[in-house]
Amino acid sequence: MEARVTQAIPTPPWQTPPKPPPRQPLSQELIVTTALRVLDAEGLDALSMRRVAQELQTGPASLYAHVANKDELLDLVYDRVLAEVDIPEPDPARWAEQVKEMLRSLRQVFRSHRDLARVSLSRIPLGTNGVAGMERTMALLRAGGLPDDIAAYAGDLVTSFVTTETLDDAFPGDGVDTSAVQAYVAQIHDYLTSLPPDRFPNLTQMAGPITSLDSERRFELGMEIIVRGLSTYAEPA
Amino acid sequence: MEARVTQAIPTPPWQTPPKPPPRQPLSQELIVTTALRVLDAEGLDALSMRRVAQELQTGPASLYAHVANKDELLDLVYDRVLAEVDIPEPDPARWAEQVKEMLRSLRQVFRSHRDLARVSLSRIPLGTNGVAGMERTMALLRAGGLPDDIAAYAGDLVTSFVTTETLDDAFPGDGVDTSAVQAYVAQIHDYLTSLPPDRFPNLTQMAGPITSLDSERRFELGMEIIVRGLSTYAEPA
DNA sequence: TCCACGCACGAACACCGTTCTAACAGCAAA
DNA sequence: TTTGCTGTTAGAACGGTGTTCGTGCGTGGA
Repeated sequence: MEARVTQAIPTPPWQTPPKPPPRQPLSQELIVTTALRVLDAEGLDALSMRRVAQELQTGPASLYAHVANKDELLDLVYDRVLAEVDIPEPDPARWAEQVKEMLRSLRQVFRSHRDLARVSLSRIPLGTNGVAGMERTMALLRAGGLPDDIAAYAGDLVTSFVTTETLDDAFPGDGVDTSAVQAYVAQIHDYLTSLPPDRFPNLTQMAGPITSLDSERRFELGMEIIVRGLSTYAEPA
Repeated sequence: MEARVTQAIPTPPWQTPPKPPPRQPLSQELIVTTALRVLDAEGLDALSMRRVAQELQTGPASLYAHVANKDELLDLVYDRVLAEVDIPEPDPARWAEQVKEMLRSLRQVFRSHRDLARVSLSRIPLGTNGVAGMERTMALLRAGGLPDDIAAYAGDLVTSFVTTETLDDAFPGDGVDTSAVQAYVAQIHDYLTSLPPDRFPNLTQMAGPITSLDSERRFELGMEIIVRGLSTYAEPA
């Protein structure tokens, strides 16, 4: 018994200290996974190289052996998440609805990872999952009879749409103060109605419609507008 | 003559030193103007409170007497610039073309101030010029027969469109390396064509259309798609 | 066995936004 | 004219950031 107790006191300096705990060795995989976990839990502003390193119980310099810089890390995180997007197998009869299904899936992925829309901004998804998604997207858009140049641009247009429309959407489950948002919207509404009606006839009249659209209906409406616009370019099969 | 020379040597310490050079006193106006100048010349990444203070030959702390924080400063810069946007007086007969004119003007303003699109991201323009522009925008959209709720959302949709479409547009006159951009696009083109055609039939076939659209035509095409989509919601006057 | 190479990582660099604090200016009241 | 106050100025500092440097260690190959 007594002998066992001595194991708990610090090893004397003349002995070689015990190995550090056999942690999982660093790898790009592990770093990306950790970064994504931090992003989900604490958002983009909290996602620093130091924070990721801390989570892995190491220093920030250690990450740079596996990742060129923060920008590349975000590229990897973004591509990792793109695997979750669901893009339907084209069925020309249901083209418009399928495009919407794809966009809804993209939106849901963006919303389920905090601040992911911000990450995706001005980032061209050229990772494995990115190009795979692009391939399926092109297949889907072309199935509706869109000419190649229109389909090529439409891919960018719709993903940009989802990104901007998701930008300030709050994390759904997370403790985001929805009443604070409502108060802010109400404040804008009051401000608009308080403007002098002679100089701002439209804003004062439209204060209601401007402030009443919730994120869900904005998204559905935006999709419908874009899909209608796109379908005017469809050529008969 | 000799007496004049003594004016150039340092004043002795027992005299009260001459007034500091009668610099223009700080003001919010001046700070915003300076920040915009720095933004235009060096971009958003170089725009720090320290940089603005340096430009005004003072310390960063001095700015906080006139501006709450950097975010508010950017709000003010954004609103300042919005004054340059040209929104036509509604003429229902030319509705579609007028909407495009407005968007082209907005795009030109975004492109003529470096990184302004980035500044405008997730910023609701509620300054003086912002609401004035919103009023005119609503007038224009409604003139095309859009119902109020559609017009209200359409305002957001089109400005978001211009923002994202301008995001990575380089400063036109500035020394941005256009050949580097062309090389990057060519690299993407080569990459797409190098993909295995059996697994990526669409991307390999569409490598051309995907990489050939320049910013100008992208913008015109995107506008046309959205305007066509919007016009399906127009009600007869 | 020895060496070399890649990874780990503490320390440091040059920034950032913001706040604390003290000195100072202009100005209203006495 | 003097006093006292209020709001501006600004140096220094705090706590953070991304990234690099240099050192050391552990392990696989010669």
